[in-house]
Amino acid sequence: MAKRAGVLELAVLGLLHESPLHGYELRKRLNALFGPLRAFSYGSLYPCLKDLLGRGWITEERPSSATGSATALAGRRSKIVYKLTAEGKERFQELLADGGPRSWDDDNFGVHFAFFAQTDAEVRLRILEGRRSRLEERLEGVRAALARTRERLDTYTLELQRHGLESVEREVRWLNELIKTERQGWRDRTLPGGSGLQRDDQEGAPNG
Amino acid sequence: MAKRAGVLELAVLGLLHESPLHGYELRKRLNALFGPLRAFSYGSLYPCLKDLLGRGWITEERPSSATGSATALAGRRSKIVYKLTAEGKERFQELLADGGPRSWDDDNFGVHFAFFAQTDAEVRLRILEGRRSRLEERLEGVRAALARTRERLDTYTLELQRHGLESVEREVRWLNELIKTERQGWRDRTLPGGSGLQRDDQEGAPNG
DNA sequence: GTTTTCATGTAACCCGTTACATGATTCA
DNA sequence: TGAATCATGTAACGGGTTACATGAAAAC
Repeated sequence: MAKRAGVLELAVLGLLHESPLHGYELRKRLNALFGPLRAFSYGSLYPCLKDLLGRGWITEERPSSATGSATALAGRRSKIVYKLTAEGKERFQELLADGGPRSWDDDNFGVHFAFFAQTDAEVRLRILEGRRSRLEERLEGVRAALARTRERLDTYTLELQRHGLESVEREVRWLNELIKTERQGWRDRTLPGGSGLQRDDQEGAPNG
Repeated sequence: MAKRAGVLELAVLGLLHESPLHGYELRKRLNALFGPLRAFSYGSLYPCLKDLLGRGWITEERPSSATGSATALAGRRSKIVYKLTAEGKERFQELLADGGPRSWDDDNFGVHFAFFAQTDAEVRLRILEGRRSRLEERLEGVRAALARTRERLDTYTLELQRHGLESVEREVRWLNELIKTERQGWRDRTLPGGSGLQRDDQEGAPNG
């Protein structure tokens, strides 16, 4: 029926990994999480849920079938609550680590990054570095093209190029910082007496 | 057959507005121009050209049909050179000015901006301001969502939000500068003795 | 009691990509 | 002579969006 290997699948799996949710709420969180990057619509969300259900990555719980009669927790309509299965969790980790081709695309990277708290440190580093080198390639290409064609460009086109370049350069610097921090965290953990001083006090409150 | 009201149509029309080109070269310029933003493939370019041809926005010139036998200007294979027609020019201006719905999308805005040199000053200003207010809406939404959910966000998610916000804020500042410059240019031109001194020499980074 | 918000869903379309197929021309 | 580049093109798919249809609960 559908391949559904897109960004949305990963995003849904990731959100359900944190807690069970129904579609409407799911979409709100999706758009809160990826607000500046992109937005998803119901037209893609519901079919995606259906698909994930068919594959066994998630289960649905309709109020009438399981709860019987008491509508204690569901005040509203027939909210359908989706929950990640064990297989779904596996799939989630798989998607996080692998990413497939074009894993360093803007969208893909954003979604991966959003779930870094659930990602292995190794994979995090690989993704950050992959993204960075992809951006650096882009920079080189753009710079070369710019050098070749600078003369025949008007003010606006030039300004667009300049702003574009600057944006990418800025993201590279951001990545550099992140990578440094990430490596720092590694070193702390790898050292004989390392007690994770650098990054675990804030992060996700692992166990206290 | 196809609607082809997308970004590509405008981009092709815009490049052909400057000079006639054949497909291969066209694609190279396209990707040089929108390098940091996006890339186009032949799989979309050639069908697009075919479509534009069918509508009469452009004409094609195949070496055998017009040039007869002499391959003087075309050293290579049967390069097909496309040229904008009068109707094509009209359509181009129409697309530039109107933009249709979702005219302030990232992609759409980028392409419009790239052809600002061919755009009326009024339209330029409208597009810049439209883009800005769209971004400001986005900022508000994200900030609100962030305020609501800050507590349950992990370090990475928070960092993603922060970086996203900062990027958008940065673009707003950029737009502010452009709008200011644009208005300045207007004033110069509208004033009795205005000689367009302000904007055609350098424009980039007047003082900071 | 009507409007708003919550909630689920589908069909048609959109704009583009991937992968493939083909062949001429230049360069080593 | 064979590889790289230039050059044109098509079929199948992809991952979404828009617009629509429906209906229950809450707020006014």
